[in-house]
Amino acid sequence: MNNDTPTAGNFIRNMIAQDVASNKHDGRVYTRFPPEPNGYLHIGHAKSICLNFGLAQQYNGNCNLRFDDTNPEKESEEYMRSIQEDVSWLGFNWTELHYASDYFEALYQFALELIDKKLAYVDSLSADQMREYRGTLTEAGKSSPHRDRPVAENRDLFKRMKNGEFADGEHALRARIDMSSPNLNMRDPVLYRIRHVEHYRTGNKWCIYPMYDYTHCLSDALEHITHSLCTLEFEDHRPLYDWVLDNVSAPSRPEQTEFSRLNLQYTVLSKRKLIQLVEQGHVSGWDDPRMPTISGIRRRGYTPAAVRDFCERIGVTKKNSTVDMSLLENSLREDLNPIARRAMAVLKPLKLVITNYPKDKSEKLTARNHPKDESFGTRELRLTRELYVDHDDFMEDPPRKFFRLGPGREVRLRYGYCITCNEVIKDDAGNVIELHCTYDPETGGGQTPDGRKVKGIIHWVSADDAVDAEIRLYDRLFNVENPLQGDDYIEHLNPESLTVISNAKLEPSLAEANTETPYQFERVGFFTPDSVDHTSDAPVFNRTVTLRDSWAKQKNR
RNA sequence: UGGGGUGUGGCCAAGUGGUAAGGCACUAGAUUUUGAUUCUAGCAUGCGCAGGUUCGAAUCCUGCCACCCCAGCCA
Repeated sequence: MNNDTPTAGNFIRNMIAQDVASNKHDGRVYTRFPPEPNGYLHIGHAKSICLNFGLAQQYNGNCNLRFDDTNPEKESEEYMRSIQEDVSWLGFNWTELHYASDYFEALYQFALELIDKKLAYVDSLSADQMREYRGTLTEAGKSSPHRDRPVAENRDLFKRMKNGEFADGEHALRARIDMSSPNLNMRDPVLYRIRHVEHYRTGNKWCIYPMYDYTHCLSDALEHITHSLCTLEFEDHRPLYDWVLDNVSAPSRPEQTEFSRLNLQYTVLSKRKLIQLVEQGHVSGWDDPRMPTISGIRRRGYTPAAVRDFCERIGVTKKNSTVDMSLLENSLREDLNPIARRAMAVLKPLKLVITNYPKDKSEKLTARNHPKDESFGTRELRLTRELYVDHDDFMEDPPRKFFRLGPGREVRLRYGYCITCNEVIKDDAGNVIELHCTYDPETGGGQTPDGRKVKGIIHWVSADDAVDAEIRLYDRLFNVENPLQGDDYIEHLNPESLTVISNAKLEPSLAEANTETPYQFERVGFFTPDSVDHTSDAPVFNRTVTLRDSWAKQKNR
């Protein structure tokens, strides 16, 4: 892993620095990233991944990838595979790969220990009853009639739960803590529930499954994790995390610290909602380039370095915040700009004829593949009488500051001559379908013989050798900053989040583009060949991100 | 009205008693065969509010206010 982004302090880094300095946990730093394999990872997870793996790297420690697979009803092999792929793509290597399901036997033994210490009991209340007994935010709960079952009975019942003698929901193992605690998590939380469901890894070996609060802390302890980082909503669970570790003969003593999860403008970052977008067909899948999933942004053309940089820049705090989309895009552009090869592509083709350019003539023009990095080399472009330019680079009645084509206006063809628009050809409906221009042969090589200023430069492709391509223009998935505000976030889906251009014209070199290789289409944006649909015979490019456009800004004022 | 958290510019975010870092965004200008990039300058008399302690407070104390999370046999 590179150190491409300078690291700034944050409260967790500071805490770990202190822990290392004071030799807490023997000076070790061991973190873990513990996803539940019940969905694809998104950019919010990237924050946690970068934090956990990054901290381990910084302090020469370790970081495990652990699947928190204690709820077989929602988990699957597919999710598990995608998660590993995404973490790797981000550039991180886990020290050890674990599954909470590997600890089921150990967890069971710890549960027996709690029972023996009279700190856990089998309850036979129904889920509804249990809710009633729990009390409310302002009223204490009351004890279950089974709270004082003898140890032997608890042991027997628990074993029989494990042996499959009871139906789902008939019994549950509960911690015996405090039914009047102001923290609801401490009102005798359920430790085990009965679920006769096949687990994707343990099959039908178990029909009792441990709950998150019980599993997580012990898994951390079993792996000798030192710093267990999680999101804010688990803050109330920390007393329980500690309670379990304090009351069982755990092999080590990890510590939980919470930070705020990432929120991003114009999108949603919750697995539940993302799964809904996929299942209801609002997007083409988890890897739809509009999705904030790791696989989605990867397909869109985001780079791991850009995501890492973004995660470093947003910082880590305990404050709920919503990050500006522009911050993510800035990290992306900053990474792409120096590495993207330049090329010309016309998204909305408008035929342009250079009337004083001979029909059978053509010239080879040398173009740089990168304006600042000569190692990218050069390529040759063929200039011919008939070209395609972008419709957006022409206005019939342009304002003063429109430095592009218009009747009588002169612009420079990128890497070529200056041309002046003399005639605008329209179809019967009045649409502009062709421009007739003349070129000034004295203006090659960026010169103008009389020193006149030609401010506008436009991109073009030769009509003779242009390659047809499909271009997918992506925009924000939702058209409001916070889609969750209001009754139904689905209503805020942006109907224009995807615009498919089927007749774009590319310079020939682009047909050979490789998947996941970023390009900059000059003056337009960064584009990446689609990893699924692109072929050299039928190129398909995804717009990764636009270029900054100060003209568009000015125009809108 | 119980408990747990959080409040620093439009958005993030440093700062931990010595007189408000940085990034993004924005604004102005320079360079430019991408209206891109790059560069330069500007951008909080004030850190949720009100008091108090102190020579000195975003940092300490007191009281308020706002927002977020918690009543799954989900994680």
